[in-house]
Amino acid sequence: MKKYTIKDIAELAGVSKGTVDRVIHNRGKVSQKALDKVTKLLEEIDYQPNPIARSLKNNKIYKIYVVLPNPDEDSFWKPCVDGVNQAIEEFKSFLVDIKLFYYSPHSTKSFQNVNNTVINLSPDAVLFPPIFYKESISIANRYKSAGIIVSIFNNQINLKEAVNFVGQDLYQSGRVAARLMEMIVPKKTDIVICHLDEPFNNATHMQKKEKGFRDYFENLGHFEYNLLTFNADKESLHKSLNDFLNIQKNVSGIFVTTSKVFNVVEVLQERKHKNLKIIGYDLLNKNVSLLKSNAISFLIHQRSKSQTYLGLTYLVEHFLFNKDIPNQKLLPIDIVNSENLDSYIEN
Amino acid sequence: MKKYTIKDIAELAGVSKGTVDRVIHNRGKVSQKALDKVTKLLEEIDYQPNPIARSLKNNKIYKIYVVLPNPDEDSFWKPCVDGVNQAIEEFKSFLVDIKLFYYSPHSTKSFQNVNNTVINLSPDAVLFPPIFYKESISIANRYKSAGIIVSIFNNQINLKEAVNFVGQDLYQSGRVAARLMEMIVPKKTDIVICHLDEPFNNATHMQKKEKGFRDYFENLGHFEYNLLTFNADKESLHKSLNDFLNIQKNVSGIFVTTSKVFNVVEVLQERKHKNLKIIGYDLLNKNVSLLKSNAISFLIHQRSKSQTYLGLTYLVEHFLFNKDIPNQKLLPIDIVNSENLDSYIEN
DNA sequence: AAAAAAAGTGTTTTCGAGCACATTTTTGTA
DNA sequence: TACAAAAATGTGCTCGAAAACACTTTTTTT
Repeated sequence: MKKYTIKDIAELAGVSKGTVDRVIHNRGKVSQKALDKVTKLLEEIDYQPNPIARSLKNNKIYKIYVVLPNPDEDSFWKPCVDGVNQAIEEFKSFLVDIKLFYYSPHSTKSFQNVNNTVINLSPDAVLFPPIFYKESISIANRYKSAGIIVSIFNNQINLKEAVNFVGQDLYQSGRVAARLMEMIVPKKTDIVICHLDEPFNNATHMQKKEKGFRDYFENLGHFEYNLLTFNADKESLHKSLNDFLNIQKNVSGIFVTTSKVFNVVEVLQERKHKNLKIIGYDLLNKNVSLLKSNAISFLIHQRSKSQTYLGLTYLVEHFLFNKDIPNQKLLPIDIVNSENLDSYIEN
Repeated sequence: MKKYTIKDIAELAGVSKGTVDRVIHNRGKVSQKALDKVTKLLEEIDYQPNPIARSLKNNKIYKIYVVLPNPDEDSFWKPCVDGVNQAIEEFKSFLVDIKLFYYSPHSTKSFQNVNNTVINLSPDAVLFPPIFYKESISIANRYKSAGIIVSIFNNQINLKEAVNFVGQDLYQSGRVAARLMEMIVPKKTDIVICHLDEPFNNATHMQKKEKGFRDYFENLGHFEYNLLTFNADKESLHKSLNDFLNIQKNVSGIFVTTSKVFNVVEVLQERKHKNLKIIGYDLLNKNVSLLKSNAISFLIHQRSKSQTYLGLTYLVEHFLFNKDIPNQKLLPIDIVNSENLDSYIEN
């Protein structure tokens, strides 16, 4: 189980460690003879430089800055903050400087301002969820030009500047919801796909989920269910959902494509609807209590906390130990009910 | 964001780094005056020794050996091997030596023999699932006496010698299965709890799951379902399950408490049973294809791969970077259906 | 053939912690 | 006051990789 060092290889090759070092980093000034001998040895031994020694020598404080929507304005982002704080705690004694920056999720201007602040602090890497499509592409370009590594999470957009994306397959999560819904609602009924629009949010999110949901039922081949789409924004929801359900009398289940599923349930509870099965997203506090009381049947967990934690871990280990960063990491699509809920909240 | 070093603290305190070092490791030979000054500084600054420098100086190859049932004899353990191999790959360039040892899951003697081999190789830590209760306690004692760190996973037993347990809350996983079953089978029917005994296996495993399953239905308060228990071993299963189902005509669902759920389904498929809902454990290949074809409704995933990977990660980071090892890590209880299956297999 | 340039090789220092060893200061006792 | 013993403090080396620097050998130019 011997681990070879540069010194070992130098001795075996009959050269100095300076020469071995030149070969490893191919910076020339090495005779063909020495080059061949050392290269051969490196391959035979499968030499791996000691990442700890390398890191010590390097001795640089890497700045990794995270740009997030303010969790006070949209509580969806709270777990992401937890993930960042977990990473800060875990790596506090290492030579990394992880910091958080907030902007207002309702303002592209605020997003741009905060990113301007961050770019001027010249970090080594930034991590952010590209919720504003155009603005994210533009800022990612500027980061890249400034030699700053860009890593994204949560929103999967085609951003060639990003080294890494951590998130979930939204199409597939729609299919997961569909399979669950199929199992818990009776046949020959209506199922509603409910989009709660937030004016600034990336609508492709919800579209991918709807596509997955619909595809699942279409692939079944038989048409036992009637799928309806319902759109509303936060303000109009109360009235329009009531109107909608007053007309649609055969609804057995509602699939809400966002984390704001609790808003829908609140309307339903006034109506004293029984036996309407609800499936939605994310373990927000309000959703969690509705899940516990069985007002929601299933929540799909997007592991927001893990997303930021993992994204940061990739960056830190890349800087400290030269580890490769995977291009994409799609996290499992967790199905949460009232009984396995706690096992996710603790993690 | 400055990171202080021993040298910095020595200069600030007006002493040499030798003195600071003596304070940090309280090995005495320091005057009260110097002690006070340095201690105060250390606290003010919240000094954290650079784990990378510490690790480099340490320069010891840590031997971490994993003792597993042979996966060729019980494929349940295959993912555990994958988890070990993933850890080996991830840490291969660090100063750790992770090795795997197999024994026959049908023989306590073989378990003891392999552990004797391992203890003679004097590793720094061992990781194993304590599937044989008495023998595990005895060997854990001997490891502890030999100064070898013991870490366990999968089987939660009261083993004070172990620094860490990684696994799942089996009682709660039974409850999860119960909640799922409740949602997919009609009321006023019979639900079967099916134990597939393997002669040597720790039966408490299955009992905890049954307890959770039964408790869930009892806590409901009303008795809409009739719970039956069915026991069989691999040999007798075919005949006895057929006999059982010939008598019990009102069965709507079967909860199989082990990963051998495919054995049950194979029997059912001969009978052309329609609409019998099956819930079982673990993503074995045979279970996976039955889940895909909807012959199984849900599988509960015990994250066996993550269990060994995590257990090893804790040990490695403890040895290399002095990180604390948590006493217990209970992994989430994953609900798997045909649609989120792939997202777990890839991870 | 001598001098200059280029190519090749080896040596030394650095990073921070940790510890053995060397040196200085203080204390206790004759 | 002398002076050894004990206590306190400081110095210097190590770990492995990396790279600057110093040195030697070969090649090219005049």
